[in-house]
Amino acid sequence: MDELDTALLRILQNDARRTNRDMAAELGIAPSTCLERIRGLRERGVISGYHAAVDLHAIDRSTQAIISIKLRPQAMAVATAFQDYVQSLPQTLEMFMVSGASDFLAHVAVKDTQALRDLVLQLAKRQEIGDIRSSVVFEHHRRTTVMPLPPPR
Amino acid sequence: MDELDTALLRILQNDARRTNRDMAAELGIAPSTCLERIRGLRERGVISGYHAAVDLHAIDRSTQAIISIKLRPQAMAVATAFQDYVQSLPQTLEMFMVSGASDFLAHVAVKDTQALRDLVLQLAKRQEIGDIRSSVVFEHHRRTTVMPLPPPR
DNA sequence: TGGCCAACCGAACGAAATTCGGCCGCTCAG
DNA sequence: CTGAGCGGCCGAATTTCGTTCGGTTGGCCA
Repeated sequence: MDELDTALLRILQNDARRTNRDMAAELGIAPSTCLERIRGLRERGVISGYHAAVDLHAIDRSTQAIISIKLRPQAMAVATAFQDYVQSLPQTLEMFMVSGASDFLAHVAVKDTQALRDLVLQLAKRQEIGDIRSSVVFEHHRRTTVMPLPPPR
Repeated sequence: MDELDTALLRILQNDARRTNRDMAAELGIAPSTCLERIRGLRERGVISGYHAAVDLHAIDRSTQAIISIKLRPQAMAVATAFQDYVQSLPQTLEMFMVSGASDFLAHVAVKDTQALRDLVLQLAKRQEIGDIRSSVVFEHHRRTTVMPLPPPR
C-alpha cells in the first residue's frame, strides 16, 4: 500500500475504464508493472469491484428520501429478516443499521413524492415497525474518491 | 431505453470492466451494436461514469457513522458553505441535505471509535451548528444495481 | 407501394491487455 | 564483507479487444 497503489486507487475510482497503458504512462511505470499492481489491489480486496454509475434523474427516479425506522423492542429478533425485506425493495439504494434513536435508515429513490408516499405506506404495514419517519433528500453528494486516512497528528 | 439498454445497465453496474465483445456475446448482438448502445447511454447521461469500489476495511476505515446535524436557524443562510466544509473532510463518504428534524446527514468512515470521537468534536466546534448527534453504523449495504422502476400497477 | 431513416451487422485496422523471460537492487545469512 | 536468494520492475511478443465504416435490412410514413 505505497504511493503507487494510492495513486492507482485515485485514478480508478475516478474512471474505472482508463486504459492500463494510459495509467502507466501517467505514473511513469511500465504497463506490465501497472497491471501487476492493480491485480494485487484486487487480490488483496482493496478494490472490490468496478461499477457503472447510473444517473437517477435519467431513469426518472429524481425523488430521494431517508426513511428512519425503529422496530418494536419485541421484534428486534427479526431485525435481519426485516432488513432483507427492505433491501429487496427496488426503491432502496442503501440501508444502514445504526445505533441511536432509529434502528435502520433506508436511502430510497423513487419517481416522485406520490411514489414516496406509497412506499412509506407500504413499509408502515410491517408489524415489526414501532416508529417510522421519512425525510426528503434535497441534495445528495457521494464522494467518488475514498482514500486511506493519514494518522491524525 | 428498451430491454437491451437495461440489460447493459445491469451488466455494467455489476462489472464495469466487462469487455465489449463479452457483453455482445451474452446479449446476442454484434460488438459494434453493443458499443453504439453504450455510447448512447453515456451521451444521454444515463451512465454518468465508471468507478472502482474500494473496501473500507482494507484501508483501515472500518468504523462508520451517521452524523445528524441541525444548524442554528440564524445560520441557515450559510448552509452551503457548511455543506462544502463537511464534504471536504476526507472522512466523509456522502452527505445528505434533508427535511425533517435534521438539516444534514453525514455518512463518515474512520479508523475506530476514537477517531470518530475526534471527528465529532472537530465538527462541534462550528458555530453554525445548533444540534449534532451521531449514530454508529453497525451494517451498511449499498445496492450495486440501480434500475428504472416499473410504473406501479 | 415506394422511399427514407434508424439501427444493426461484420470485416478490417489500429490499439490495448496480458504473458513471460530476464534484469536489477535489496536483504539476509554465512 | 560477500554471495545467494528473492521480490519487483521492465520490455518485447502474442493474443485479444476496441473502434470505425460501408453495406444491409426492416419498419414507418407519405
